[in-house]
This record gives sequence, structure tokens and C-alpha cells, in this order.
Amino acid sequence: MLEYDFENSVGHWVWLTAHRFQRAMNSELQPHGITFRQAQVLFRLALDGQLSQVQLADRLNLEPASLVPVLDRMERDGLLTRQNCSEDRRRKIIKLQPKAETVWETIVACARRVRKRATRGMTAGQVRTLNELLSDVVTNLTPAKPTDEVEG
Amino acid sequence: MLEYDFENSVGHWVWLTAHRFQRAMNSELQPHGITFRQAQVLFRLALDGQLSQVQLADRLNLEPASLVPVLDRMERDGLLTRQNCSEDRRRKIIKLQPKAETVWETIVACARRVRKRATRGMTAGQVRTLNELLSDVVTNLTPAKPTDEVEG
DNA sequence: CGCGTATCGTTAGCTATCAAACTATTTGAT
DNA sequence: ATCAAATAGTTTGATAGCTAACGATACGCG
Repeated sequence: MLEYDFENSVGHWVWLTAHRFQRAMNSELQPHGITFRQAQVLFRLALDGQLSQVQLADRLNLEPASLVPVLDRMERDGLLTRQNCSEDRRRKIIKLQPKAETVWETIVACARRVRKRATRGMTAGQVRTLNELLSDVVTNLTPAKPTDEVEG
Repeated sequence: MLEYDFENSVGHWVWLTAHRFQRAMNSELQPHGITFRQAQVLFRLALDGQLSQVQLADRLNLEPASLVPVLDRMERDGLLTRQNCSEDRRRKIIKLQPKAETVWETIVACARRVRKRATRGMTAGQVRTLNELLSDVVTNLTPAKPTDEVEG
């Protein structure tokens, strides 16, 4: 009857795996009052320093509008601040608050535990292969942006 | 400063790939008034026939509570019905409506297009390898259920 | 300078997800 | 038979994501 082998499609497996990852991360982070998405924001800001909301959304592969409520909650919880930019008054600069550093160790520990569990029984070569194949799929599915060309 | 290589972790790539897949599927399905999740529900019901909500949620790797609003909208849109089960009056059987079959071709076509785009430039062997590695990760991250043992 | 366009952040309305608690019903142990 | 425990579906309250539209600001071209 059905003409599509959904169960063996890449999309199905990618989707299911991502779902399991998110659940694992969220259940690890929940006791510390942090969500997976918030952890990603902290990662990005810790790596790249201060960013505007558009820059941050772009690096998180997120629409700027989707970032607004996330930042609202993190600002409410004292993890970061929105600071008006004097040079461009439309822009707001996101800065981490000291509290963010106190949860940093927690996040890294959770990420390590989940990653270790996820790759149990796999060799380093298999993990690298997996990452490379996924990277190819991402490249294939990423629409070309006129201003920011995707390089190899 | 940072002790965690997030950019090269499996979780990062899996997450990003799934995000691209969902966006691709939703933008393909949007003109037809169907979401990715609704398409998955139709897939499942078309393959497995009538199911209760708990059965359906289990096969979709979803909490039963998360399924409720999805089914609400699909029932509202005339894609399916909830039918009270006479043997167990707690239970409701989900049945596809004729309208569901009319969107079936559309969904399969969208899935084919996205899959073809996602695996462009990859060999059949690479796709199989990718699926197998993802399957391993899913197994590693799936918590053992007491009633339903995970088999190899 | 002035006006059209682009950009930044936001809001509104929709869909989706989870955990926790609730109601109704069934099952099981005594 | 009775009552506690388990199960099915739902509700509530929170987080998250998208598109479309909006107000404020910056930029560009005449």
C-alpha cells in the first residue's frame, strides 16, 4: 500500500536521534534550572563574547523572533543583560552576567555525560565519520544565502 | 578558556541536521496546510491502522500529553476521528478520515524531494552507514523500559 | 535635506513539547 | 465484593519555534 520507506530514511533517524539528545540533555539540566536551548546560548556567548540578537540568532541557526522569549527568560533569571548600543540605537548587546559562569561547569559536565553515553561502543573513527556525514547533509539542506556564501 | 569542543560534538551535528530537516519538510508541507508532525501521525496510522492514543504516542516517541493538541487540530481539520472504544471506555481509537488519503500523495512527494536533496552527492553505502551509526546512538540514548526490552 | 529602503528588536498568533497533576475507568489483591 | 493500584486521556503551566507584521532607527540616493 505505502510507497515510502519512512523507517529507513535518513530524516527519520536524524529526527529520532536529535529528539533523544534533547531529552537526555534536558533531563540532565532540569535539576539546575537550565534548558538545552539556554545552555546553547551560554555556549555561544562564552565562545564569541558579546553579540547582538541578530548575530546570536544567526550563530544559533534560529530566527531572531524565536530568540526573544529565550533571552527574556534568561534575563529574568539573571543570566544575561540586554544593553543598548550607543552607536546603533536599534541594536542591543547581549552580555553574560556573573551568574552565567557559575552554571558553566554544570553544563559542561552534563554535555560530557550525554556525549559519552551517546557514543558508547563506538570508535573515534566512527564518531568522526558520523559527524562528517551529518555535516554533508546539513550542507545539502542549507539554503544558499545571498550575503553569506557557504564554503565547501 | 572553554573546556568543551561543542562544535565537533555529535550532539551539535545531530541537532543541526534535524533542525534543517524539519525546516525543509515544514516549508514543503506548509502550502498544503500540513505540518511535519501531522505528516508523521498520518504515516503511522497508514502503516499500523487504527491505534489508541497511547499506542500512537509510543510509536511516535512522544508523550501522550504531547499528542493531544496535535490530534485536536487534525480532528478539527477533518483528517481523523477519535472513536470511543466499547471494550475499554477509557480508550479512544484514532481512525483516519477519507480526507487523509487525499493528502497522502502530497506528503510522500515532499518526503522524497527532501530526502533526495539531503543525500545529494552521497553514495548508497554512505547513507546506510549514516543510518546505522544514528541507530547506534539512538540505542545508547534510549532509556531501558521495564516492560519493553530493547533488542539488539 | 528628504524620502524610500533596509535592518533590529519586538509582538501576535499558531504549532509543538514536556512534566505534573487530574478524572474516569479498569485491574488486581484480599 | 471492596478497595488500592494501574492505565487512558486530558488539563495546566512552562519552554520553544515559526511566519507575518509592526515601530524605531539607520542608510542611501537624489
